[in-house]
Amino acid sequence: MKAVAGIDEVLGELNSQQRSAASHGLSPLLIVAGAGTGKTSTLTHRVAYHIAQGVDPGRILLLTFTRRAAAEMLRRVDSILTQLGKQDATAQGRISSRRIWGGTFHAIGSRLLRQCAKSINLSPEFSILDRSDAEDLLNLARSDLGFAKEIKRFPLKGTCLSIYSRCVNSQTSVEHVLKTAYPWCQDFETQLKQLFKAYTDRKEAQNCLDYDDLLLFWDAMMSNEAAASIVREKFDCILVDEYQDTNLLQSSILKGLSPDGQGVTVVGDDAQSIYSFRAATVRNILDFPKQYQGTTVITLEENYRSTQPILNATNAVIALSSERHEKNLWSQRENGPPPVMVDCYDEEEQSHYIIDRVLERREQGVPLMNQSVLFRASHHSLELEISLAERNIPFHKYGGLKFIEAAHIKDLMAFMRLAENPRDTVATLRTLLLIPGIGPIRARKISNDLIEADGRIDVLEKMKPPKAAAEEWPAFVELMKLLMKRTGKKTEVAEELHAIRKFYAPLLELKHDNARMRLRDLEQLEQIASRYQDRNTFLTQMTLDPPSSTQDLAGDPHLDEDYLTLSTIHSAKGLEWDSVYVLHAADGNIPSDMATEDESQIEEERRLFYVALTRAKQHLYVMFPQRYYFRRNSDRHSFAQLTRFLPPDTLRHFERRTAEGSADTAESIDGPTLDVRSQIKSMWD
DNA sequence: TCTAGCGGAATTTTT
DNA sequence: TTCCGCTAGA
Repeated sequence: MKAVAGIDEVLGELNSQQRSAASHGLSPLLIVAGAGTGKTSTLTHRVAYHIAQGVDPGRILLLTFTRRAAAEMLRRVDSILTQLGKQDATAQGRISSRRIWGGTFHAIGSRLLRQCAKSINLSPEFSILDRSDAEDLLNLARSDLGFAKEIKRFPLKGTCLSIYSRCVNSQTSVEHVLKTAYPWCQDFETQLKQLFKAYTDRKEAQNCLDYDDLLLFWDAMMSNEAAASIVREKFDCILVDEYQDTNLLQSSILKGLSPDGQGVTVVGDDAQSIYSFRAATVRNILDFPKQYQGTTVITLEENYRSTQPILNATNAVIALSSERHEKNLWSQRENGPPPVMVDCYDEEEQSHYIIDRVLERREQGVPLMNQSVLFRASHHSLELEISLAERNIPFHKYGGLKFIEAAHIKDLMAFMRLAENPRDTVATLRTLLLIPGIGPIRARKISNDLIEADGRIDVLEKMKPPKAAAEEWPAFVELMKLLMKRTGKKTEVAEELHAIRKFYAPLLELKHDNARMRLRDLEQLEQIASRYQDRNTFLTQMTLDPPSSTQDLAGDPHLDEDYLTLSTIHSAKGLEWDSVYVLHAADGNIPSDMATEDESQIEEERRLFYVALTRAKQHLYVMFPQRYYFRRNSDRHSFAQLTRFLPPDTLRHFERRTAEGSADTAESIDGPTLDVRSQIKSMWD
């Protein structure tokens, strides 16, 4: 057995700044950590340090941005604790880090709210609405208020929810949000306020919380003295990762958790803030020392991730940011190939070039696991995905449309939600509308009857179904009876899902033509459900921490298999790979043409590009396809323009290559070229 | 009261 | 190209 190390020995693995951060006392601490400076390592050592100092792990709160990040950190805390001899390496011994409260703000919020619900007059069995559920509910309210029939077109449900969400998360008025972010909706201020009020009432009546409510109620709980002291009592140390991407509501929650900042550590990098669309504000991290008296600030500047040539390039990219970031990252790893900017003939050649390099690198001993392809928007990788499939290269895709958001999965979950909470109108309507012969009007009536009867199932039994629904109805009633009768068996959740699937499968085949694939998805969902013993936990988990990649659903058998990572830049935050390929470095994609309206949006896109580039340790490729076709298999195309974030002076830090087979390309892009989108639009002139 | 079909609009990033 | 909302016919 390995000798037990002391805490000093363990901290000895860190450099001096990291060490002083990790072993800092309990006064408020801000760690400003540039990309690749060992932020995660510092944070995990700090957690271990607290435990070594005698802090009870169950009294440590670790707030991260994704569940993936939380799991990774807890795993690393575990291994440090094992070194320290604080626990056995056996599974049973791993109790220390298990007891740490780790997760996203939303997940922790949900957990605390369920525990302390009574104190703020909330029923602890609340259901959680995901984005599309929230949109649906908002839509119900909207049509009941008659706004759908306005003379001028009322904003779409998705837009309404975005406005609502922004008000909540930035803690500002509807008026202000409309003026600054949604000027074209300003005419509807009165109606929107009315709508948000109705939406809020409905959520209350239905015992549902949306994502924003998890934070809002948590924050409200912290301003209620009695409830707040219960929550405060729970924690001695609070650590927040990626603090640059938190919003005002989240910083207010943090303040509530520890008003004087005792035991608080926040980590972040203002150069990597990329979530302003979610009302995140860099001010949180910049103003932290003002918020908390006696804050110690420690800056980490030595980069352990990338080679110096890559850092030179990424430093040059971020140096052009108008809000100057005073960090200059440096590395002791002087040597390495320069980053490469690749001109490609078109998107297809981009895919081929990447696949060739990926395989080449694998031949050199870099497994697919250590390589990744990054892009701005989820659909940017579609072409590549087809090519990868053709060449039998396994990959996992992160970001973009989640599996759990697919219509057939949502359908299945709706049955469970209805059984769990009959007041959940969105779920009830969704379920009822699946049955042929039942339309919106009858569905609403049934839903109302059900609520009036306090969820008793005999309402359904006594009901006389319309002719068209006569065949399905009895089976449906039987199913609901089964779901509402809890047996408390271990396999209950999976069994319930199985029963739903049996009822739903024929309906699915009627509705969709690609039913086969969808049915497979449902089987996978059943697999996942078998890991849960409690239905509400299952529903909550699937809403707050859905499987992040499609392939995650396949479960364990594939874990040891080597695969390539495809990820949106947003989902790649905090991660690193030996080789990184950045797709579509063309203006219109990076920056996205959805985000070029004002200076601050463009700056955020620049930081996004910076985040993408700084994921690379050894090899960095920036891909630039020069032609975009209007239609598949068509010769009509337009020329793209290289991303504005790589002006000639910055480009000096890159080696410029032309992908094979595109002989005449390098020169042809120097002349004036048109933006892709405006060309496509001009087609209709 | 349901549903199919038509025309117009929008189209990112995530908890 | 897909998605949303409305209308008209069953």
